[in-house]
Order: sequence, then structure tokens, then C-alpha cells
Amino acid sequence: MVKKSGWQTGMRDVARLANVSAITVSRALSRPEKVSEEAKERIQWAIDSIGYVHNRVASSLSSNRTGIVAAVVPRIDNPLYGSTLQGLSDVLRQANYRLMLSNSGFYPEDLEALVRTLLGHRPEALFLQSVTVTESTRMLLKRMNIPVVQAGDLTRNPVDVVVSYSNYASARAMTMHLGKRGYKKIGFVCNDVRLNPRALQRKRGYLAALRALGIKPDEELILETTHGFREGQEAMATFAERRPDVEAIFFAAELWAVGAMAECHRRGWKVPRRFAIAGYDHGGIAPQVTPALTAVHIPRNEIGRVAGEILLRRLRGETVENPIVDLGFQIVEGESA
Amino acid sequence: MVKKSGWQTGMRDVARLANVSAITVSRALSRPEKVSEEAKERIQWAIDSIGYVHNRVASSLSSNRTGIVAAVVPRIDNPLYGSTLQGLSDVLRQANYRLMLSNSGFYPEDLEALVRTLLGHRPEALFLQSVTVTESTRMLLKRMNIPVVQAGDLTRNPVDVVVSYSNYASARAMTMHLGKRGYKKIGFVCNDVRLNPRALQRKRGYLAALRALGIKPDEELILETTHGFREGQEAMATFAERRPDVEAIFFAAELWAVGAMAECHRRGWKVPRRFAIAGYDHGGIAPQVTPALTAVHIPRNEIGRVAGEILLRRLRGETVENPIVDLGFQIVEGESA
DNA sequence: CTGTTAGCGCGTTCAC
DNA sequence: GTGAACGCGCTAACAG
Repeated sequence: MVKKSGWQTGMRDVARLANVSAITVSRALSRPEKVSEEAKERIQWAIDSIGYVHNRVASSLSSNRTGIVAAVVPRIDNPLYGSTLQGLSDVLRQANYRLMLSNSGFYPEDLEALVRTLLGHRPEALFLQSVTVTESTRMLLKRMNIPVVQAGDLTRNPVDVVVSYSNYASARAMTMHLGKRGYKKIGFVCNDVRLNPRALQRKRGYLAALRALGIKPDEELILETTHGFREGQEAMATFAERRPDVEAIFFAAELWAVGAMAECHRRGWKVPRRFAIAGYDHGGIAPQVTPALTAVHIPRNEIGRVAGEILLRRLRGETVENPIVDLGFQIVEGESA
Repeated sequence: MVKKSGWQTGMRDVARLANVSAITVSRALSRPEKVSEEAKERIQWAIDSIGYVHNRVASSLSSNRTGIVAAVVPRIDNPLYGSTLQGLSDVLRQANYRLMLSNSGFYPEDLEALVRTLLGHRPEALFLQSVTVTESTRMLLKRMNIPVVQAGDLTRNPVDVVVSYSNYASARAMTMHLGKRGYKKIGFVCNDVRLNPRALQRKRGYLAALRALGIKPDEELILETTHGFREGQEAMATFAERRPDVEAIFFAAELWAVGAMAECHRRGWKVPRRFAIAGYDHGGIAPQVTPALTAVHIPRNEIGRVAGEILLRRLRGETVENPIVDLGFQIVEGESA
């Protein structure tokens, strides 16, 4: 029971001015084909002259359709997620859906509270850049009965649908690639596997490849650290000091490899002669370094696009055959390894 | 008039179960201090047991408050904007506002249609990464009577409030910096000034500095091109060929300078001995190149944070003293110039 | 193609 | 501290 603010105008006002009923205005806005040209013209004129802006809040309540898709990513300022969001946004906007965006941080417990709040706005679908959700979040989403697309890893147990690449398979493939190029002593850098499930999968992929290559894993060749350019430099220095016999190093996240290359350059270590270097993700800076970086390429934008397309398909009532969509990855062969 | 989907539960159901009226449930959710502990407990229990999720759509319609802030940026996958959005999001989430995010592309006409749609969702405030809006967009926003913060350039004529840095002043300052270090023949690279008002301002700043330095502008030392790493390489090569006498080049957008540095490195041109190089924006890759890049640093994240704080202040009914907030910039002195 | 009626699920107002 | 009644602005359903 809110007092009108005076300047606020509603459909009734438009209708009165256009000499039609409110419902006709409503239809002119949402299903123009159901309204005569003549009426539409008068309505458009009325809308323009009083400056009416369709109230989607009321529309949503009445029609039970909000036109909102919620998206959750760990951070908005990470270009990797930005790329996925761009793809998602591009697809959704064509179907006239708006994105309600939130950043979650990295903890599944926070995520549940966030998802609850978002669901309050009754999004028609949800994109989740996270594959680890609590059981109660999962139930909550099931109950809300909206399409959910997750990304982040090729989980076998998505809430609904997952569109991703396999951290395991990609890390395994890169390690195999290095092995096949003749490197025996292959170092590996990843995030803390206790905190980061994706890091764990990448490490498992690395170890699986070593096994396939008949190489015995060596704890000293595995480093867990936090992500960043500087950390890449430091990791490189650490390897050079503690295990100067290392032949190749696979840095399993974006900035490390670039930092390591810089460190090699600074110290005069030739890449790949002295140390071969491989990286992960090949979108931002990686394509530009010299020598060209050998890296795993993840189709980040495409993940967003495909996620959007699947959400739209589900919103149209179509069924999605396979809930696990593997968009794969690519080994980009540069000259660094 | 939508048939309940069966599983959907409303406040009434919660109320019935908790032996209170719907309004008490409503209060327990929005003003807990107005409800007895005992009632709150029963209500919480009821909520959990039937899995109720507060419907903010109905709430919004009734209370005239959506808890939504709309944000428009040209692209989501540009880390520069991502950084601003992250700052904005961090501030807003603390006050329990959600971000409705859209990307506009770069044309003011498209922007108006987008803003219209967004306003349909009745955001309580709007963030706009753009300072060029059509007159009708401006009027539309005035009529909606919500706080609007713009960013992108320190315009003197914001729709409402602008939080930014000055493209003009920053480009002028960097050019002065180069001049004071003794460079006379200073090249300049920017975007097409007819399409990009920020590029125009930067160019004007460059020219103003030359004037102040008593250097006659030289058309051959000014290049307009599209943004990118490769374009930076090409621009560098162009300068070296056509004007080998150029002493310093100011690349007035992020990736160009990095590309130029790479090109110099590739060709064996010493930086800054053979060519001095200065860049713009110092957040992503720039801090990592060798030699360290001299660049204009724009506080992208802070722009978002301050924008958020101002929006919140306005939403609380406080007045904002100065509608033009200059967050300035910084000349980061590296070794490249 | 157009209009009438009856809510959508909440929050405000005012009474108790 | 709690409740009853009303309506926010729009659209589904149905009738014409």
C-alpha cells in the first residue's frame, strides 16, 4: 500500500490516454501481434507522451516470469570468469533475459546463503561457477525447480547440468604431451589441493600421466602455492635451486607460467633449453609472451555461451539430453616446451 | 492469476504452521526486532521445515523496494571494468543489494534501450560506465528519480553523479612527465577520436602538454588505431620505420604499450635507450613486464567502491555534496621511460 | 482483436 | 507484540 509518488505512471494511465483497456496495453507490450496496428500506435504515442516505463516487478508477480537469470562466480574481476560471463550474457540478452550477478568467494557455505538470497528474486535459471555445493544447497535448488548450469569442473554429479572441461583430463593431457616430447623430470605447480578441488583434479591428472609414462612421481617436483605472477617467479626460483635437474615444469594455473618465464628471462635461463615451461589457460597474457607459451587452452567464453543456450532451451521447456557437457580443452603448442 | 505449482509455498503456509499470521512472518523476516523471540523461533522452524524462500518479487511490489542496483558496462570480459564491478559489488553486497549487470556495447543509442529495459525491473540505483548518454536517456533517468553514478571520464555534466578520473588530465600529466625527462619527440597512440570520446580527451591532454612544454605538435607522431596487443606491436613498428627519430611514445591504452615492449624486445631495440615507452592502466599485465613499465595508473576498483558508497548514501536519503568526484590517477614511474 | 474479473504474495496502515 | 483488510501494478483466464 504505497502512496503513488505523483510522477509515477502506470498502465492505467497509458490505457486511459490511448482509449483502450489496461490489458490491451499489456498485450501491446508483451505480444504485439495480438493487438491491432491502430491500437498499438495510439498506445505507443501514449507511452511516449507520459513517459511510461513498463513495471516488470508487477509483471513478474502476476505472470510468474521475471526474465532474470542469476549467475554466481567466485570473483567478477577475474578475466577468466569475465570471459564466461560475457558469453553467457551475450546469449541471454538475445532472449531478453537479464543477468543478476553475484560473487561468492570460494566457500560452499557462503554460497548457500547467497543462492538463497538470489532465489528470493525468483530468477528463472541459475548459472553457478562452482561444482562443489552443499547437500542442502542442492536440495534447495531441486525444490525451486529451475534449470541450473554449473561450470568449473566436469563433475559426474551436477545439481542439474554441467558445462565444463575436465581439470583432470586436461592436466593429464598436458603432462602426457611433455612426456612425449622426451621430458622425464617434470615438475608440477598447483593450488592447495585441500582448499581447491580443481587443483586436486589437475594434480591427479598429472600423476596419472606420470604413471602412464612410466615415470615415478617425485614429491620434490610438486609444489602447491597460491596463484599469481610473483608466485610463479618464486616457484621457478625454488625449482632451480632445489631441483636444478628438473627438465620441464607444468604450471597449472594462468599467471604462474608467465611469471616463471619472466624469471627465466631475468636469470638468463633459456626456455625451453634450460627449463621447459607449460601453462594453463591461454587467453589473456599467455599468447603474448616470448617464446610462445605451450599451454592448456580452456574455452571460457564458449562455456558461457553453451551454458546460456542450454538454460534457454530448458526455459523453453525442451529437455536436454545429456546433463554433462564436456567442452574439452586444447593443448596449444608454443615453443616454451 | 497463476495456478500454484503445488510445491510453491508462501508466507501463509509458514504462518499457519507457526501459528501466527502472515504479517508476523513478514516482520520476522524484515524487522526481527519487532517480533517476540518465541514467535521467531516457531517461524524459523516452520520456514525450514517447508523450505520457504522469501518472495522478493511480491515484496518489491508491495514495498516499492527491489534491493536491486543495475550496472551497465561496455563489456564484462574487460578486466578494467571487471575490477570496477568487483569494487561496486563488494560494497553493495554489504548493504544487501544485488547487482543486475548488462553490457552495452559502445553506442549511446543502444544504451538507451538497455537502460529502459533495466529500469523496468525498478532498480533502486544505477551505475553507468559511460559518460555519453543521449538527451532522452538523461530525461528518462531524471524522471525515474533514482541515484545514478557514471564513470569513464570526469564529465562536468553528469546525469547525477560522476566518479572517475580525468582522461585529459592524466594524459597531460604523463606527457608532461615525459617532457620533463628530456624527451622532445614524443609519439602518441590512441583510439579513433571520432568514435571514442575518452580517446579524444587523452589526445587533447597530450596536445596541451606539448603546448606547455613548448613542443610543436607533429601529426606524424600521432597514431589512431584499435586497441590490442598486436596493434601495439604494429604501432611500434610503424613509428620505427616512419619516424625513427621518435624518442618516446605514449601508448594511451592498456595493451598497446605491452605489445610495443614485446616488439622492441623482438627487434633488439633497447627500452628506454632506443625508444622510451609509456602506457596507460597499470593493473593486469603491465606491472610484470621488463623493464618495468612507466604508466598511468587508474584506480579502477576504487571507482567501483566509491560509486557504490555514494549510491548507498543516496539510497539512505543522504545528500551528496559534490556530484563530481575525481579519484585521480597516478604516474607510476618504471624504467621504460 | 478487445475487455472484465480476479488475483499474484507480499507489506503498509491502523486498530487492538 | 500482533492481526485484518486492502492494494501495489500487472496479467491469466475467459467471454464476447
